[in-house]
Amino acid sequence: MRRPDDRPAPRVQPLAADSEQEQDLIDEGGLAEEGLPPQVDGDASTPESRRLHELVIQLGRYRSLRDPLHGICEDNQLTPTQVHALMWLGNDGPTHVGLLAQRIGITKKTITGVVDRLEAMKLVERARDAEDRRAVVARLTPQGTALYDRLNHSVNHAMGRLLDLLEPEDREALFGLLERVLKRLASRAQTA
Amino acid sequence: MRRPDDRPAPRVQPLAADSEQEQDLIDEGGLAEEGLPPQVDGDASTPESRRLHELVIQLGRYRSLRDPLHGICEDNQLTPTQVHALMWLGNDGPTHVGLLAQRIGITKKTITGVVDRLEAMKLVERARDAEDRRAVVARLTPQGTALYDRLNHSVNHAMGRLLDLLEPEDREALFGLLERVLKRLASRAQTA
DNA sequence: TATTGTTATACTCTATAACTATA
DNA sequence: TATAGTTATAGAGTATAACAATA
Repeated sequence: MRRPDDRPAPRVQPLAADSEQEQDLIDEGGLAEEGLPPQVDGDASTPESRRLHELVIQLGRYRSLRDPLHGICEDNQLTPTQVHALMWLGNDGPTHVGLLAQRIGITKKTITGVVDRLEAMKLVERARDAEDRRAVVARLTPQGTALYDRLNHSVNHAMGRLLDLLEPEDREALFGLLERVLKRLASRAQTA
Repeated sequence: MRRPDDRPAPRVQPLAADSEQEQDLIDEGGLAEEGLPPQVDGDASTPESRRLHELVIQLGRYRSLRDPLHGICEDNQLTPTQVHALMWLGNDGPTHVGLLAQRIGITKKTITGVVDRLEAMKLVERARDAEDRRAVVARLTPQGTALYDRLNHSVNHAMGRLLDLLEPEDREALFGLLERVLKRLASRAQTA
């Protein structure tokens, strides 16, 4: 930052052909795409997709699209990643750190440091899984649970403020729409 | 690089208690809340807000809620912040870096480094605003514009995949719903 | 051999505090 | 005095590569 003159920031490594390919399956986020657009692949851009894109951009002019949990993080002196970790642990109970990483959308290498810091804050504890001695399970401490309760409350409040922007009919429409999306995702997951 | 016009780098001095409170207004993200829940403030948690929260959690089991642009970032060797910056610059044209920070949802202190790195990558250029000599305008280079076009394409594609999860009726419902939200946000902004 | 996590390294992101230049 | 940006610092997030223990 203070010396952009030093080096051209080699974010990209020499992309050496790596055969081992550790994979580290990260679930592919939500808006992933399979590589750069090679040749304009048919359905890449439709009137409907552009319309949705445009609407999202308009929304972005009112509230930042990056990091919807920003306010909650700041209020509690936590990072977005930490908030997500605590929320998943509170929702699902003790969880393998690998699965936790997948839920959050980070790699196994990264989750180690995240859990390290939460453990140092006395919010989370680690334990070996008795069934599979390779695996590590993370769980909330009593302090972590108390914080989770507060975070959960904040998120519910935020959801309420979001619903305030909708007429009652639109709220019902939104619920139904989301439920149908979930049903479709579930059936897709089953066939796959 | 970081200074359109040149200037000697100032030194840093011993920190002292600061009362000035620079503020740095960050737009408050999207799901902000005013402080910790003090006493359970009435409408904080309603059946509807809990229902929406639950639906979102279910969605999070299929795709990570943190960082929807993950796949696009990875494909292009960019960070989420960088993608957001490029998309806003591509959409809006040359922009004051302060406004850019607000759009992205980061502080003025942070945007400096972000633009530094994009500049080092030859994707963005800086220039002084002739009207207000304090302000700095960022704009895409030709390379940056070319990359923006690719990113835009990827996002459109991702929007299309999202719409694939919806029946045609639900797509129309979603568009209408978003348009009504935008209208409400616009009228709120006007009165405020 | 494959899988689950950790360690070491190097970079980006981010906020805080103090400063400069302009208005 | 207030505003727009930059600098310096410190800590957190992140991926890559190499490694350990278990299966």
